Amino acid sequence: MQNCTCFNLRKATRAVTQLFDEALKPCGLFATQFTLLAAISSRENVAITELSKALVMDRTTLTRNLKPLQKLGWVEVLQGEDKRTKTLSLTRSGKNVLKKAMIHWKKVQRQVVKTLGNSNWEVLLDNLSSTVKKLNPY
Amino acid sequence: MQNCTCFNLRKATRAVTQLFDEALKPCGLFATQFTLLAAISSRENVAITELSKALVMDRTTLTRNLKPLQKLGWVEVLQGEDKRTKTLSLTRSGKNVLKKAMIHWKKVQRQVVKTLGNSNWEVLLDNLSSTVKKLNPY
DNA sequence: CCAAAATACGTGTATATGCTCCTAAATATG
DNA sequence: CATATTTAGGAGCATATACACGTATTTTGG
Repeated sequence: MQNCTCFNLRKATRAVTQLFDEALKPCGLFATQFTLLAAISSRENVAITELSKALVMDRTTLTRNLKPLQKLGWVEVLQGEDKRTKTLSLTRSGKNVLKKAMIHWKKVQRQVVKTLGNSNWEVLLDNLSSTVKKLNPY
Repeated sequence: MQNCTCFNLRKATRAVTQLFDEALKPCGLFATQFTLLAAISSRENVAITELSKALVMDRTTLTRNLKPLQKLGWVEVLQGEDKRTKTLSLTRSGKNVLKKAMIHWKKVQRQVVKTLGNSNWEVLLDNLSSTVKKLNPY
């Protein structure tokens, strides 16, 4: 099964995630959490389901992943105008953490791009994006 | 952060894993479990740490992922000659499940390759492999 | 306007992932 | 040969992921 698409993706994801987790450790957050902070930052007051669709992530997964960020006081979850929804926004503290994390993220991202080679990296990202587009109906 | 390597990998992995999970559902196993059965099948009596390194997976993660497979009677875990180690092998039942799952795997794998386009897929797999090689010291 | 359908969300359950700390066995070192 | 070090593995803890089922709110259809 050396050529299983799923296996190879998951394996590469493990390797890369460990690198990003390690790089973000000084900021006290995981790669996934950094992603969430950044995603919320660029879409203040987004609803949970809406964000989960953008991230190609199950709604309940997002809800649970938000939990530690709420506990740390980085993300605020409020009832939306539509009372069925909950809207997400960063606290001042959350914005500060994101700002600091961004520095470390840039560093590890640059390192990865350099290690893979710029053109390889570009092709990889293109392929990942198009994979998501083609496989994810939303 | 639209261009974050980690985010894009994880996102694509979620999309692809859901597809493979769905395809393997009739066999009662998840994509990850299929991978483990196949990996053990091709390396009978491999030790836990050795397999974990090959899969670029934390040793403790592998141990835990084996648990449901043991419970279902598909994988046997025995003490190795070196009494520190535990060796892994498929039971008869495990081999049967793998055989059936392989049919479904081939189908979904073909579908993904077709959807992405054969040459895109090949480039993607190459890039994933080389990413792992370059980032994983082992 | 009211009942049915659709939408947004949470909880329970289960697997997936990795770090830290601990124990047991094998190996290296003096 | 005895002890120190290395190696293999487990358990506790925390996050990541998604499905099934249930509840509340909004929208739709008559």
